Amino acid sequence: MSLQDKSKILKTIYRRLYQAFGAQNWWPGETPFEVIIGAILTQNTSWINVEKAIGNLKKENLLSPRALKDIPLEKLADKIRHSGYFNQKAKKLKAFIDFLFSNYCGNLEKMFSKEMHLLRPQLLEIKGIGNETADSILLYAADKPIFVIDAYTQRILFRQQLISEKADYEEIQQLFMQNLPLDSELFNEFHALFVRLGKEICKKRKPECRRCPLKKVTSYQSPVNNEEKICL
DNA sequence: TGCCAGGCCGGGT
DNA sequence: ACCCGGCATGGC
Repeated sequence: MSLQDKSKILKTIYRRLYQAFGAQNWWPGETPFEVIIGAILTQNTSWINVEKAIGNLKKENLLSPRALKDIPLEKLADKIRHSGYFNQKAKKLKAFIDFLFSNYCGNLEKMFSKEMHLLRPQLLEIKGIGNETADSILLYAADKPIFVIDAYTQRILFRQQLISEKADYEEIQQLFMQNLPLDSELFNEFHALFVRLGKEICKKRKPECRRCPLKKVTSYQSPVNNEEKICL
């Protein structure tokens, strides 16, 4: 499959998803700081639970770098109980806050002014921040043009036979970033649409769905065999 | 009831 | 370089 083909397929997928679901208006958070907190709290956790945890923090005016720096770990863990893994996540939030203060004086704007390819490895050094969380922060909080890969995206691409089952994060990310314009608005919407599709119908145990908007992505030949693309 | 959710880490091969 | 258990709440 040529580069041209990949680019075309990705754009077709995007168009189909957008036509099916429309703009998703991500990230569901009011401020960049809230986006970052949400990105950490939503790790392997449904968003509805994260909303409750963030609601707690907001209610007690804890949604600021300063406030999270000052609150004791145990108290913080209790506030975010609803998001699951609360002991771990409290440590993760603290780790990020410590990083923010020791490197950027607790100032998000200062952190965001750092070039994407330099900031990313810094974020990855923080215990509790991996590829997806780092990229979510870069894209949805800092508005940098980087593509976020999550379990839904991987599952959908695999079922479309665009990647192998064990393609790693970097490889999947490159598929998007080498075949699409580096546009943060496009990446923002695209990833949100993958999540939307995943939530709607791409359940692990229901690969046979019949109303998937990607069902018609058949305008190319599979690199593996000549079968037409299957739905999810 | 069991399985899943917008992962990540650390220890074991 | 992989592979796996642990982390924890809430919804279907």
